[in-house]
Amino acid sequence: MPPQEPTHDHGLAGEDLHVTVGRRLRVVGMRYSRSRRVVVDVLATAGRPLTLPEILEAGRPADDRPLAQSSAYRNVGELVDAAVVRRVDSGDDHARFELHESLTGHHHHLVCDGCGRIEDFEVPDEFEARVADLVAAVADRGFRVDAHRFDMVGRCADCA
Amino acid sequence: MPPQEPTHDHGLAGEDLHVTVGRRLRVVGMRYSRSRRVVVDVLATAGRPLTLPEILEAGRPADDRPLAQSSAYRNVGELVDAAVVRRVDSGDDHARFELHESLTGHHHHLVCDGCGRIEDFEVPDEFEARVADLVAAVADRGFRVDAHRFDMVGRCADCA
DNA sequence: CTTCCTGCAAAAGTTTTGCATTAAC
DNA sequence: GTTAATGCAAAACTTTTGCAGGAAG
Repeated sequence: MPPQEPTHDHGLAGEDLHVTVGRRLRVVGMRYSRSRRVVVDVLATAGRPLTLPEILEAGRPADDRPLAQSSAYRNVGELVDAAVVRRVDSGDDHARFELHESLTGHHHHLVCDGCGRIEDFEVPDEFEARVADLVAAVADRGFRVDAHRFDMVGRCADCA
Repeated sequence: MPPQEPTHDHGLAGEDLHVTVGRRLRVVGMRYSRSRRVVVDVLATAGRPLTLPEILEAGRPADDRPLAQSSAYRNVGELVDAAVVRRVDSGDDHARFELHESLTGHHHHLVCDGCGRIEDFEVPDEFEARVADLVAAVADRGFRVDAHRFDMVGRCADCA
């Protein structure tokens, strides 16, 4: 992947993001604490799914105090439950996390087998319409689809 | 998911499978040992992606001696490298493993958020043709696609 | 103020590794 | 016979948890 745009253009920017997240947390009785704000900031800035060690690393200079590891694990888990963060599986060792699609817009992933990096990409509406057809088809089999994942796995430009 | 067909109909059956796997391993200088055979048998019989604990559990009565945990981990890793096994991410805690698509045929997954089970499903050729279009599109961005994943996530009939 | 969240440190899991023995070929 | 694979047990990691002190609302 050539260095792409810093972040999604379908997503909420800067302060709006925090307002939205804050509201969403309040609704479920959670506080928007400093460390949760750091996690959200780090993920928004990265614009791609990060592993927990990456979040910790990126969160260090983001504020005076470093992010405690246990808090990061706890925060990420709670933010996933609150539909602020989404877990993305990378195929390698670590799970990765990104902002929830309700905040960034629906997208898919290019997963590099070489370096493990994941980049976002969007597909034509026409393709999503085909996916909707499939969702209807499996509903007939008794399976209720809540979400779908479509990832392309291969080699990015750097690892080719 | 209603109890579906026991296994893939596009895949190699019984002895053919072992012959093919044995040949594939020999080519890369690996032996087709008892425990590797058990792992392949377990995955072929399950017909759906299994976690490592599930493989160990299923492999126990499969032969006189139980599968050692360290061997199972090593075997699965080596079989992945040899393109006999494929890793599938389930979204929950454990990674899952299934036979490589070159042995079972190309397919996609229905992932149940409730029980974590993954079932296979196949999509129309027409859909795969659309995927091929997308592969071509990202190739223009410098990303070489080797494989794709398309999973539907939701609730199976039992967990609805 | 009250309740939730943090940070530490310990516990619980999971996966990997070293090495003598066993089994493939 | 050679050489790779196994099995055990220990080590290395990752993730979770309990709890006293601190911060959010």
